Amino acid sequence: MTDIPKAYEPGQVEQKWYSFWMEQGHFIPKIDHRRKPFVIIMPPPNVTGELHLGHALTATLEDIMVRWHRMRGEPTLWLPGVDHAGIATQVVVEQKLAEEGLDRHKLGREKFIERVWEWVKKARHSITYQHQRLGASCDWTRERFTLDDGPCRAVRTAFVRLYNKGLIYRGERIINWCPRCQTALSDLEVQHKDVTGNLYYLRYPLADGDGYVTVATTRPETYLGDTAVAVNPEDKRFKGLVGKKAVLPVIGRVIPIITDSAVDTSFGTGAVKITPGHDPVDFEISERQSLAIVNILNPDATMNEEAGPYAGLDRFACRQKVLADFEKAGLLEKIEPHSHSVGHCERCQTMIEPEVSKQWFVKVAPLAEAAIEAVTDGRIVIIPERFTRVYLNWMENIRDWCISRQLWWGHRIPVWYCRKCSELTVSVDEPSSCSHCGSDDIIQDPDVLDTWFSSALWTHSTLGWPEATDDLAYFYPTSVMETGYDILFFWVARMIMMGLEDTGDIPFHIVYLHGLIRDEKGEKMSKVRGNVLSPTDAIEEYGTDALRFAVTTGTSPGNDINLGQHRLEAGRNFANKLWNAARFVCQSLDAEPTKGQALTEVAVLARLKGVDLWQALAKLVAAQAEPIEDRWILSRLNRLASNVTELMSNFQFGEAERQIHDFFWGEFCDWYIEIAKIRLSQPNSSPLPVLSLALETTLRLLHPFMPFITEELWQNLRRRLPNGSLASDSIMIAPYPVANGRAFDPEAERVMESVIEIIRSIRNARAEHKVAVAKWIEARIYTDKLQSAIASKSAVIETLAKARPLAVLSREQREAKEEKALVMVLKEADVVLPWAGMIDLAAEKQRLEGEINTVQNEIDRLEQRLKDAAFVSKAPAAVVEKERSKLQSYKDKVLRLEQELAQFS
RNA sequence: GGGCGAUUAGCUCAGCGGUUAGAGCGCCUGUCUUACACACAGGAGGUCAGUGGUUCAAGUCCACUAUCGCCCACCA
Repeated sequence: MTDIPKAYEPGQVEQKWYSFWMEQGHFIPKIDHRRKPFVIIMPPPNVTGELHLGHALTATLEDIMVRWHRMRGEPTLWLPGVDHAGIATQVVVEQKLAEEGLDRHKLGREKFIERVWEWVKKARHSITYQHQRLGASCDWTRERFTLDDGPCRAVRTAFVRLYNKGLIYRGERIINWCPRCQTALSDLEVQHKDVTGNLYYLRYPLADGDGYVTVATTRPETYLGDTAVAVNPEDKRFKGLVGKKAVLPVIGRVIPIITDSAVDTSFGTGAVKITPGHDPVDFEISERQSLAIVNILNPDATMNEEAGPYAGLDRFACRQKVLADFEKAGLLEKIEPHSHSVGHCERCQTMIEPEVSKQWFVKVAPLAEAAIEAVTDGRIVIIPERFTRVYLNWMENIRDWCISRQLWWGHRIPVWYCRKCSELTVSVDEPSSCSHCGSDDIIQDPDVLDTWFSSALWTHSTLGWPEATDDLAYFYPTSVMETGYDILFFWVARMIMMGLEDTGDIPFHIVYLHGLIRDEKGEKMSKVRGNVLSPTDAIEEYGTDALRFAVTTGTSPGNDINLGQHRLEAGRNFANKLWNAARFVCQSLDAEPTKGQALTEVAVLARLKGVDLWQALAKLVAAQAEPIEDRWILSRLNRLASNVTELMSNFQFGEAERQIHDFFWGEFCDWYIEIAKIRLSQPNSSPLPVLSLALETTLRLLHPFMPFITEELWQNLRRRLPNGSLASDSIMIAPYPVANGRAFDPEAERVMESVIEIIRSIRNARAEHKVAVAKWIEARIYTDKLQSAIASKSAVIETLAKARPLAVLSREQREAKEEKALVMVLKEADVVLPWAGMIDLAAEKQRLEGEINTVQNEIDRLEQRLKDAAFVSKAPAAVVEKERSKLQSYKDKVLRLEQELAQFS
């Protein structure tokens, strides 16, 4: 009868439709200058390897937005890309080399770069493949890599422009040095961790041979770089010492004892050793006081020749040796345990050395000003809002950005040094000679740029900047920047600065920040913990749509997501539910002898009038009094479409998805389909048009979230509908459902709610009293207001509650002294089950009393409220009216309950 | 040292000032009812962390407290 399998098998379906979409070119926007485009530039994943769940979340959220806007008819661009990820990639390839017993120095720069490119080629392929598995509807024809020619030119152009404006400079400053990576790092790339160490009290003998000064330090080995001892000018304890000299033990350097107000009198002894070469605070003091700077370390953090007898020792070995020597000389006063935070390299976890070094910096403060303004004046909105303050806080306290890296993998700094006149040539294109003296003896700066420098240009470099391309003119500024809150500073903040600087316009209107994905216990996923879940594995086991459902349903912006297999199972189960509901509708369409006849009629009508098929059908249904469940489900569907549009517009995707899920499962499947089954066996009044309509509309509502299964089911349905019923050849370009205010049908909702309540009450009573599932029981329903409406649904109640004969009567028809029966008093009706013999009278009495009690409490509460003049006058009239009618219905209910209770006395 | 977030059912979380607070999973009872056992029907389970305030109305807004988590910071 049907070729549709019983369970959804995602694997077969996904590949088919992704290829179809690609072939049809549906991912590529058509530039239309009359329409405003919707644009997202994808945060480029690092080429370091496989995608993780964070990427899956990014791709899903962006795909949801992009598909939604595309279905709304906006020219939609989602531009994908990959980041060369300078240091991260270099570290990964170095590890590979280490496995072969090689290192980059053995290979040399050229060969090493070749090896990285080999890696990049493989990794890019895998990243693209994984995005496609995720269903990402991005425009692959516009894909970019940060080292492509275009972005490279953008990087050099931006650099030269900033340099010419004096916003990029080269200088000797204290920076973070990673001894393992052997490069400078920006402040952001340093992770601070609390370390329990010691505070060592060291005695420096005074030069005049009279006593000593004691300083406290966590890093005794740095005494080799000391060039002063400082005390607070207000500190009376050291009055006699200021101006004297101290002698550094072993190496014998004589250093002055000075005053500086930065010294905290309450810490340690109040006297501080000043090591300008290896401490940021000390460096600042040295600038104020014009102190000498001594660098005591080699790039690999062994001691250099400045360390005298300690030269060649590793920094930690040196510390032990220094301590032993001080101890021996009686100069180690005491050791106290001390906890403080120490910087570590983000990539390799090696302890960072603060070090004075000649590097390139961006002077950020002038750029930050414009970036602050763009957010405070509302041109850029950050979601969730609370990150606005985090952003502003960071921007307001921003420090210059060290952008040079002593790495090989990345954008080479576009600066050439002249060996003849020592001047710099800063140029976008490779110069052949020095721009100052014309000598051709020039050499390019060996360093590369921080990988985030090219990322900062990503929104405009991908669209063609610095060229004035059509793409740049049409798609920039982009609509939404969607990414994790963990790279707000690294990336988002810098894009805003550089976007404004380079183009004079904001790079995007909205920043949407998502949370981090953790495991089911809320712990960070990491290889060390072994709790990493790969998106590809999840897709293999549960399907892409299930994964997408799992990472987005019931989540909210900026909040972390705990993802375990239970969420994935829920997604898979929902997909299977969709599958089977659609299977049912398709089977019914196939089985109906007058296949799709009703639909055809409507379709013809619709075409004649030039309106949408579903609109015509909905109108037709609304005009009919019966069957009321058709009006009901269409009313509910409209309400859903209205809510979803509102939620999507407010970036509440998780909630939108949840509502679609609840409608589909809890109303369409649980009630509408079950009722439709009854009508299918009857000759007239086919439910097929409305079944098809409701299913098709829900599939479109859901498509942005679960693209594969919705396309598959939509196509299955489409094949069974009259030609031309659906305007497009793919759900992904079908129009997104728009709510029609006229389809709201409060009357139909009220009747169906009552019918459902009646059925539930009977099922409940059956279960409570352990009536066998197969047994038919007798039931009577007494109602005044809805008698005819409910009577018209008696077949539905009979079948779904297994109650026959069923009588639907007015309350007047109820005999005063009915036999003892089980009575359920509902909102609009009383349901009577005449089971005299099997009822525990005492228990029934108690149940009724309990119910009266509950309702009476509500009545008291409402009466209290309505008596309150403030409430009646200040609350909106609709709210007051709602409370009044609620009170009335409770009063009515309690009256009926009391009548029932009277039977027992 | 500064800042942010979380605290709602056994677990994981929605709920964005207006019904008697919801979902998934788990649990209990029953059912292989011709779309689906990845399911169906029924059920149990919550002083919305605490205190105070604003409001006609507070899980929702404000303040403080507690616990947990995160971010930032030049804690020698």
